[in-house]
Amino acid sequence: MFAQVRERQEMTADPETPLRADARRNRDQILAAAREVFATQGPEVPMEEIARTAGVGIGTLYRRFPDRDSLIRAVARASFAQVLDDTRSAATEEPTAWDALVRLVNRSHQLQASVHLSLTSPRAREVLHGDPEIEESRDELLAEFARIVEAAKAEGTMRPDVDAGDVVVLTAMVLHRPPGALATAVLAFDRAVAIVLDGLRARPGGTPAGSSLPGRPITVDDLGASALRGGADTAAGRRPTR
Amino acid sequence: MFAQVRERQEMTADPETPLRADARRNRDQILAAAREVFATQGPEVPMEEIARTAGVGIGTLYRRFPDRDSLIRAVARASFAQVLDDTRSAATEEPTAWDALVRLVNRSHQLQASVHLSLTSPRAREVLHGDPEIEESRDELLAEFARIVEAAKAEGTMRPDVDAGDVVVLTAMVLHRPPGALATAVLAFDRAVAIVLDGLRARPGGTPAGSSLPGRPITVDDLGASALRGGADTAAGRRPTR
DNA sequence: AACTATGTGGAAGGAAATCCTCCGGTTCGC
DNA sequence: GCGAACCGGAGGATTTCCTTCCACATAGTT
Repeated sequence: MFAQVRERQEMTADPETPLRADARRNRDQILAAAREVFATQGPEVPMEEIARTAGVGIGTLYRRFPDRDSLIRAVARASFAQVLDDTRSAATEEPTAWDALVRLVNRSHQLQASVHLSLTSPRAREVLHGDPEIEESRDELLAEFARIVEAAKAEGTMRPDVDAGDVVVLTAMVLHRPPGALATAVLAFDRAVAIVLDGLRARPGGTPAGSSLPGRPITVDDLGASALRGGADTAAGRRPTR
Repeated sequence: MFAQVRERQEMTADPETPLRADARRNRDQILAAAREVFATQGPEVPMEEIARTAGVGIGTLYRRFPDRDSLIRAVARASFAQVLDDTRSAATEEPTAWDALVRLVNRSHQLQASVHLSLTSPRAREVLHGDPEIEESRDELLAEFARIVEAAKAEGTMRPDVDAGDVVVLTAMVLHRPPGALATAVLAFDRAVAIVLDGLRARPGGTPAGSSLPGRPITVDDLGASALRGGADTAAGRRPTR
């Protein structure tokens, strides 16, 4: 099902012209490099850096993806599709919904790319907005996510006073991995993720005093209204000249 | 360099030239605007945007702060100083160390600015590195923070298998507030913070199975080595021109 | 009220970073 | 071995951002 999507990914080139072997290889490297660089530095990094990371020349990059938006879209499509895939795998392979969630949050670099692109970067949001393929993947992904969260609550491993939207927000926070790559930093990061997960865990004796959450559980739809669909009003605190 | 000299006149306010009333007001507005804009968009936003947010002209901004670095330093100094103040207030005024921590994490926008500047932005780290006033504030702040964490563990409200560094890392994650300002988003954010805090809370019956943290507790010094002192190796994936 | 030092805004020149095209040379596939 | 497809990167165009400068406005003083 997603193999089809994968194949059609020529984007700009026609499906009828299968790429030469080296071209295809380069294209994949570009996509991988872009995903990586976008995830850590946002979607506005110089094209040259992407090309360098991919080990190709700028010319090649531009031949494959005529402009930045096109590259962003391609990365987002690939990432979303693969995250959806990962999510389904996790859901079916892991013994409990909780384990599935843990696996997703811990392992998915793709997830980092997707979340970063769709949630935290205004530029990317604008570019991605309206792309039917992406919106479909995203909706399915959120639905799948919601299913896992529900299951985790039902099996008693996740606290009952949250909803999928809460988990998505937390995931977005948690995936904002800092650039440094020192051993200590990595460890600190992993520990932080574990602590956050503990915050989502169900308490044996019910919710203890003092730790009740404000408001009501955030659903996926709540999120959709504000963040995921390209909200037009991100301009907070902007004021006309005076 | 000479910017520092120049700046000391303006910064510490009092020396031989007391600013005119309106000038002082504008200066404060600039600082506030810069703090806000830096916190949400990082320290590389166009100077013009800072000026616009502050409601002043670019000329005014440059007269007060001869260059960007000077402004960054001023913001960092002010933020650190105030966070230190807030932290001490919280520590003494709140009944428990846990309450103090909660108050800090929830209320301190200054904290957001400080953390963002000192932890997540390479540019800012470089600029701030070596400034004695900032380093002193920062060290005291971390020490105070460590004290609160120790107290919270001692009073039994915080899980015993973490250390202050863990809490700092979590705080940095949590303060990465997304730009959108819709009601739902704000609520979602507050809930997420509460959930993270719950992750730090001590469990009544000890640590349940499956939620033990990897590695060992991260101390403030661990952090210092990697992130807080201006590490020379922030250039991950940066390479001279081939 | 008038005077002056101090402060203000923003237009504009200049520097830097980035985009993207274009073409001589290389590699693939047959 | 040959043609078509592909590659890399130099370089001109363009955008973005920094910073200076000065005519006008305002605070504080006599």
